[in-house]
Amino acid sequence: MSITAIKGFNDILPGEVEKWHHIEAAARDVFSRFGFSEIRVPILEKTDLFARSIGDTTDIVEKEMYSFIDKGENRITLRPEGTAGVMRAFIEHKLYALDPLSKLYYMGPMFRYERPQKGRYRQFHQIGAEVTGVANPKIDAQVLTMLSRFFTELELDEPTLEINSLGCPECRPAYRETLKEFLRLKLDALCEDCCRRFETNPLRALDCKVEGCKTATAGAPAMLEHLCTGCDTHFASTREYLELVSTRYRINNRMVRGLDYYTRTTFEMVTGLLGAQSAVAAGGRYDGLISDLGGPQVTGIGFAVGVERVALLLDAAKFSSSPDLFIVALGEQSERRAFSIACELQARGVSVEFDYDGKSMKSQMRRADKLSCSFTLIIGESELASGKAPLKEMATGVQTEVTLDTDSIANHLKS
RNA sequence: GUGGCUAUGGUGAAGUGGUUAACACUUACGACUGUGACUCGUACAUACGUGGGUUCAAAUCCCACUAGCCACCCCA
Repeated sequence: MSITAIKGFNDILPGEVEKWHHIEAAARDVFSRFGFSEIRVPILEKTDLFARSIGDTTDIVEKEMYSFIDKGENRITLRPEGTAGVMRAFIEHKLYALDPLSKLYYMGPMFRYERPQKGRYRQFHQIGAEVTGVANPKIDAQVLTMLSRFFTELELDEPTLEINSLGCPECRPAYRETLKEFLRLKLDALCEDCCRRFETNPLRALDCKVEGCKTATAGAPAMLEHLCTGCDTHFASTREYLELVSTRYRINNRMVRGLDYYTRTTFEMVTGLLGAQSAVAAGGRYDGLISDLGGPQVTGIGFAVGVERVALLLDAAKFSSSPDLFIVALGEQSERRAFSIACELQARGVSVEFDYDGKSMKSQMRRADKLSCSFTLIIGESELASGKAPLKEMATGVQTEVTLDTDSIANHLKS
């Protein structure tokens, strides 16, 4: 067996990439309409950045990071998500000094050492967007609307938006205790994992898929009912703005987050079409993150879209493109002529194919058909002599005589 | 890290102990010597993931390993 790719690392082959181009183009198009600029940050960062931002005790940091020591004995990590790096850059370059309000987006590979399964890979790709410096819930609603817009531009109506509020350092600790009080009485009904997480992350029990846990937590107190006044009005206002522009959403008061930095608004775009992986995009507000990382006291909100997961929802067949013209050439002189005509047409924006190996006319026609070329131009001895050649429209079989110069060929292709 | 399933050519796949590994697609060439798509013909696995074992005989049974997939955990 020859060398294969690393487990969980995939090649994106021709036929599949077109889908990716489409997704990326839709993101660029939509995000820029909402005033976002692209930012490109490194794939490797110091390990501490992720440990501090994502949270020391999260699964990502505890067991999923690709971390190693480089030759200078620096502890570095292949980024498991995008927000930390973007915020590091925001702080490092003091972008806030220029304008505390920034709207940034990024796209690229992320790495997590997990067992691969459907819609989950060790190298995967995210398209993300981050806003800093706006505390007003208008931005929550706008970011959510932009995310919804992105999916509708892709003609995907399946993923639905779910939102929740996780409160803030003011109200979450109290709620956490209230919830623990409730769960304490149900401990024997909860699954092993939930019991284990009782101290570290009791909120997770609300999102557990085990039947016993679902029934046991059915009447559990909800975060939404324990928000402080500030968080409560923030959430209400977010909803109001969403409704103002008819952005469809559903409240899911059991949604929790795997990263520590989230506060207040959190959300996911969920689908039932991807097996165990229901989230195709997720995000939330992170009001404390930037200052935690040594930056100024500015708020943030953002999301990340799982590109593989979106790609899984899209039909690959729809995005292939085919050449405008195939030039069939018979004989050496014709081949030379075909070569230069092709080159000239390519220079003016026409996509042209021709045969490289002096194959038979039948072979060349077959190839033209296989590549779904719109037109075929046939050049042989007599065409060279007369300066005119048949141009065949493949779909209809209709053939017209054209003069053998790029202008007239190009003109005929347009019609 | 744990569990389940699977492993035959470029692809999808038949074949569950016995001489030539079915079929379809793809690819190449040809029938139509200068016109594709339809049709027809021809060609294409030093042999069945790897290593061992059982047997007179294994792609077919057993064991181990590896890989892939799906699921748990967690997440995009």
